[in-house]
Amino acid sequence: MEYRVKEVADLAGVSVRTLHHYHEIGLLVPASTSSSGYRLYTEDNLERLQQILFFKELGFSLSGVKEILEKPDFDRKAALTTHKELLVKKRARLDEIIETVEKTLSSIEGGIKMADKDMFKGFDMEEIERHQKKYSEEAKQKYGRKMVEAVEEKTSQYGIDDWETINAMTNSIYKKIGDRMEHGPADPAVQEEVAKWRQLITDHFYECTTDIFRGLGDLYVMDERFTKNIDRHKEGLAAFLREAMHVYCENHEK
Amino acid sequence: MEYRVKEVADLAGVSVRTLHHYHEIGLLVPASTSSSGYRLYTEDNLERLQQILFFKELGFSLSGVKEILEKPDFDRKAALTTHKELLVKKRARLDEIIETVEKTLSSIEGGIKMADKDMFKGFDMEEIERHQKKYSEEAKQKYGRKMVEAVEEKTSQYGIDDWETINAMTNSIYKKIGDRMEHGPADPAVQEEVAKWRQLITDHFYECTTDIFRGLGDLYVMDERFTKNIDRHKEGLAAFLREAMHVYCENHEK
DNA sequence: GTAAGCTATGACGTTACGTGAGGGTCAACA
DNA sequence: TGTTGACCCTCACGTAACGTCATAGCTTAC
Repeated sequence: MEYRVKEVADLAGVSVRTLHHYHEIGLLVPASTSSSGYRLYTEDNLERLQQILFFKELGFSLSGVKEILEKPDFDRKAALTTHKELLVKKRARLDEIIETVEKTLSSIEGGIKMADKDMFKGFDMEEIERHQKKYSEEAKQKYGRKMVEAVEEKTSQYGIDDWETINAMTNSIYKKIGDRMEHGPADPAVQEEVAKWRQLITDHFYECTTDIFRGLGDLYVMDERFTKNIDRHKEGLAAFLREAMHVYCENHEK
Repeated sequence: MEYRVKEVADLAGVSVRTLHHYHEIGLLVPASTSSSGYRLYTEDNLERLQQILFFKELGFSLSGVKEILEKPDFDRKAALTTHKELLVKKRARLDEIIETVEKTLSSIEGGIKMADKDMFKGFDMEEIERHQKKYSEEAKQKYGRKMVEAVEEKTSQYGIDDWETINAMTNSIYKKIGDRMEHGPADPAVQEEVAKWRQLITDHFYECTTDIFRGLGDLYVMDERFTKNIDRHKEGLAAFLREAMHVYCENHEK
């Protein structure tokens, strides 16, 4: 019994073009050809295709598959062994990447800038290190040294659930403040939320002195990454929040 | 402060060509150009490059990265969310593939053909199903119905350690028999190992009647996948084993 | 005999760069 | 001042694994 391209394609779940391609590169040559030039595949061809798809699915390149199928089991074993190590590494990296994505998501939602360290997890650290250092110093000037270090230390422990809790609280505070913007930054309800905000930072990130808190307020206006994010809740919220935080600091310094 | 291509490349750990490419496609356009046509990058360019590498590392295509960087945080979030799902699926598939590779390795070592089911874990089952059925029927004719089903059921429970134990035992038996080939298939020491072999099959795969055992011996000679594998231990072992198994069956049938 | 559905062979498109080729630029060193 | 050597530029083709037409012949059922 012989099969033509489309039949084989449907049987194996690949495209006709793929079979043409495999023929072109000599990976799967049909057993015979009809008088009119049609490719005719046999059961043996199907079996080989099966094998090809198997190794391909394991992530081997077509040339790799070709080699493997040409060589005895002994070489297959070596190929599979080294390949397995590759796969395991790949998975480890995937795990880190997924974690990073999750944190990035959380940080976007909460308007909290993720620690630089996390931003580069899974990257080629050696190559990137020099720039990283520079960036780090810049951050230190802007945000204050204590903050960066403390955040790095604390947040490294957090899991997804922690981030989600923090986000929920942050969002709640932003919303309440946004809803009372017309009452001005000194509004008691606003000031109450601002106090909660400072507490949240102290609890989850670093000890937030009034000096730092004031600087943080400035940051919300000066750094567009923050501004954009905060203003997503309500237009002008970042600027308003900054005023409210300054008012708060005035009242809480002895 | 401005940087030239090589500096940026070294800083970020990418190739000069990559920067050229990013320029070509408008993903990272240097802030200015020197009189002699040199690309001049600024700190801002570096920061953007950082972002590009970040999203690229998360598996986005360059056009995807471009979109993300052009749109506000809101879209970033959506993109990341759907992307995360992709990554999780990818990891799940990787897990299955790794498992399959491990089993394939074990089966190669032991010369034991892995259950078809495992061979196709992680594949596009629907597309492949029809052929699979055909293959399965063929197998049933050859190996006997009971055997296929029993193997499928039992081996599905095995972990890596189990396979390794089985392999170790198999190898030991093959080696001992191989070492006594010159004494002929009826040699008592050979027959002792053959008995162990039958016991191993009964213990780990299916109840191995003398009929099946004899058929299995034939299979070792008729199916080159087995022949090749067994002869790797010693040239002609497959054929010798078949004889020894037949002798054994003669003596153990009432 | 004709239309639907399949087949064939080009051949260019895609992604993210790698890898020269051929030829200017810049800074230091003799 | 000339000359290295390290760096820069712009083509432009190569890679992997096919996708996607375009153009044209084959098969088969009605």
